[in-house]
Amino acid sequence: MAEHVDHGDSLPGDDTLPGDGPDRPDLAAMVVPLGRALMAAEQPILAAHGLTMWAYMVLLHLDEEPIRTQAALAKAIQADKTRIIAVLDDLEARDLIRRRPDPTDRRVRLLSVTGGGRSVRDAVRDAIREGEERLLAGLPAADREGFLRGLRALSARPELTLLPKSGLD
Amino acid sequence: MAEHVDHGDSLPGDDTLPGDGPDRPDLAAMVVPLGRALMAAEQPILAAHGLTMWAYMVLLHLDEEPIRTQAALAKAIQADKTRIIAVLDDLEARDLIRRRPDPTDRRVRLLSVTGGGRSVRDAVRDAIREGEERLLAGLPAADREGFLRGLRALSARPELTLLPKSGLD
DNA sequence: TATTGTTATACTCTATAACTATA
DNA sequence: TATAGTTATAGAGTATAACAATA
Repeated sequence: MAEHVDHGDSLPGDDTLPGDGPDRPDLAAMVVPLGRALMAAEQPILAAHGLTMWAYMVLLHLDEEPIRTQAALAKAIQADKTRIIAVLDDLEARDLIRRRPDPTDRRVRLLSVTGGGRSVRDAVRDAIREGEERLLAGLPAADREGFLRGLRALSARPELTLLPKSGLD
Repeated sequence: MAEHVDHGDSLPGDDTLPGDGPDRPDLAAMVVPLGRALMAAEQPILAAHGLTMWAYMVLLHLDEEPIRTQAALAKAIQADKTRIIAVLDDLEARDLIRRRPDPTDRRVRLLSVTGGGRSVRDAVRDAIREGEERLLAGLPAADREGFLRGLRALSARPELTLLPKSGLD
C-alpha cells in the first residue's frame, strides 16, 4: 500500500527533465508558491511608482472598457466592493482616476482613468513585462511557449475541479 | 497582477496563437488565481480524508527523509514554526504522526509518520494526482509537457526577481 | 547564554453587517 | 422597497514577542 517514490533518475534543471511523471509535486504545491514569488517580485516595481497591487489592477481594468459602477469594477478584478474604496480614494486624490456621479442616476459613480493614470499604468506594465521576459528567457523556447499556453488555458477556467463526478472539466 | 484572461482567443490545438505576446496578462495575474483555484479544488479531497492543507503538507514532507526538528519541517514547507504546532497536535492525536523527545537532546521532538499517516497521505495524493491528470488532459500534449516543465523550472527558483539590477528607489 | 518548542499577542487581509443617499 | 456607495465591525490567517525547558 505504501507507495515509494523513486529519486535520482533526473536532475532538476536538466533539459531532459520530464514535466509529468509519478514523482512530480502537486500542481498547487508549485503554482501557489510561484504566484507568491511573482507577486512579491512585482512589489518593488509597483512601489517605485507608488502603486499597490490593487491600485494597479484598477488602473489596468479601467480603460479596457468604460466601467459604470464600482461594484462592477470590483467584480471584474475579483475583489469585494468594499475592498477597492480606499484604493479609489487614493487614486482619485492623486489624479490618476476620476470619479463623478452619474447625472442620470446619482447613486452611481462613473470611473475613468486620467492621462497621468495611463502613463503610470503603462510604465508599470512595461517594467513588469520586461522583467517577466527576462525570467522566461531562462526557459527553453519550447517550454516557454507551452508554459504560457498552458497557463493561459488553465487560468481561463473559472472554476476547475479535481473531482471526477459532476464537473465537466 | 490583474487583468482578465480573454477566454475565446486561446483554443487548444491552435498552434498559430502564441502564449506570449504583447496582449498576454501579467504572469502573476494568471498564476495567482490559478493557484487559488487549484487549492480550492483540493479542499474537497482533503476534507474527505479529514486533512487540512497544512496537515497534508506535513504528511507529504515527513517521510521523504527523516526530519529532526519541528523548525526544520516548518522551514521545509515554508511555514512559520508556530504555524504547524496545532497541525502536529492534531495529527499526533489521530495517530497519523508520532512525536517523541530526542533522547540525545530532549529539546527536540523527533517526528515520524505512522502507517495510518502514510495510507491517508497516499489516498489523498492519488486522488489529487488523478484529478490533476484529468485537468491536464484538456491541454494539447505539447503544451501540457511545456507547462509542467516550465512550472517546475520556475517554481524551483527560490528567489526570482523582475528587476534587472539591484537598484530600487 | 543559546536553542527547541510552546503560548500569547498583535498585525494584516478580507468579508459581513450596518448606515446614507438616491431611486 | 431596492440599489450604489460608504463606513464600522468581526473574522481568518499569519507573524512577532514572550515564556518554559533543556543544553
